[in-house]
Amino acid sequence: MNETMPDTGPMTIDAETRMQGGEDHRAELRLWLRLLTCTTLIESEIRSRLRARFDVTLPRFDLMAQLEKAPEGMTLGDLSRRMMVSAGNVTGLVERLVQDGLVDRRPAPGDRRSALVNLTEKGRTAFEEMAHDHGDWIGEMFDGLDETDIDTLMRLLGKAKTSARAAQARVFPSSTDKDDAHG
Amino acid sequence: MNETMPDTGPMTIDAETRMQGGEDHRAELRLWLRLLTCTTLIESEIRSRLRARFDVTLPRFDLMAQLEKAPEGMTLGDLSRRMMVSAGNVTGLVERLVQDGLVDRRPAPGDRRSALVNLTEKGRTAFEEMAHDHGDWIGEMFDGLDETDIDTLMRLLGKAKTSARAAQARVFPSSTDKDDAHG
DNA sequence: CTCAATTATTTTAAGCTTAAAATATCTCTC
DNA sequence: GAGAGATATTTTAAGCTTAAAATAATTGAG
Repeated sequence: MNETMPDTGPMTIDAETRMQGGEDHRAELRLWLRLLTCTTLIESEIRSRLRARFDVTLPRFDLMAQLEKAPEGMTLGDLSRRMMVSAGNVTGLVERLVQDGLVDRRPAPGDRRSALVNLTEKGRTAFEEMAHDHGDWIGEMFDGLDETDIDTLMRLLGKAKTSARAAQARVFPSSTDKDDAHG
Repeated sequence: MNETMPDTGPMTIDAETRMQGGEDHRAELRLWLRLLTCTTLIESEIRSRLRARFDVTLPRFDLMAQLEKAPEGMTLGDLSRRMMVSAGNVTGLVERLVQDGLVDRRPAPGDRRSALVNLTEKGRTAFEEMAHDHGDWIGEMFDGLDETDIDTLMRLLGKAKTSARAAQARVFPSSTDKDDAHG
């Protein structure tokens, strides 16, 4: 055997992974489309039911869901990060929810740039009612999966999440350690 | 002691884990949130890269991707069903793509209500370049998954899709989506 | 302390998205 | 071959969403 050039199988990966000339990602693309289909399907159905039954939009429901888990309230920045939407988006959503009386906004103690957002009593009551049905609906959507399916999906989607975050971090290296902006 | 009810694990009776009247869909809710996180994460990253490298929006890319698979062209209705977005949405997207010269619109032969949309030569060339990078990016996002992971995810997401469609069909009759097995 | 950089939020402009109503055409039945 | 209902698309109004620029307050280095 010639050992000067050991075949290592799939080419060794270095930090700056470069996509090979002929690599095809057919399987990954199909997976991505299916993931998207599943999400869109469920999201549309939930959106439509929330509107029909409670006359509320999905983004407003999502925002209230975040607040319900934070009895101390959340800043707009917290909401933006948690919901994975832009800060400007949150500004508008909170504005409209304040109008509806479902949420309130008050200055954050100790930081005059910041505001704390909370569910009002009306908001909490409304949310609890919606959340109950919402939970049932999600249960219904996944009715065809058994416990093992769910566990497996949780595990593999966790893996996918980690993988996607790594890809994201590769393009946005957590700077702050470089003086690329030459002052 | 009592062997009529085998212990299946942590079945402690705190007020929250008791199922009285209503079922508990905590596992399904967690799965839904994780599915949503995965999708949002990847979608945001793809959206951002498409904008940065090609100055194109994700919905426009998606529409062009549908057209590329249909050399005979597609009607607006076809596009709406395949992309799982409203008809009015497609009207606007096509309008803007026509403006950009990436797509053309012509009357459908034999049905004066309908229009056929096609990629222009410019559109096809532009799309092929974008699709190449897009494929690499998706490959990168799922880099942490091996072949088995992908197969398993495909299978279980297929099951989830079927389940969600069943739930949807209980209220609405519908069909069509974008990850159906096809050519 | 002082000023530059950072952080929190808002504003702006453009585009996306939906639901519902409106328009136009087609198809089918009698 | 009329008219009823279905289908394809557009329009409208409202709201969602983002990126980028602007505003305001905080932090930290010197």
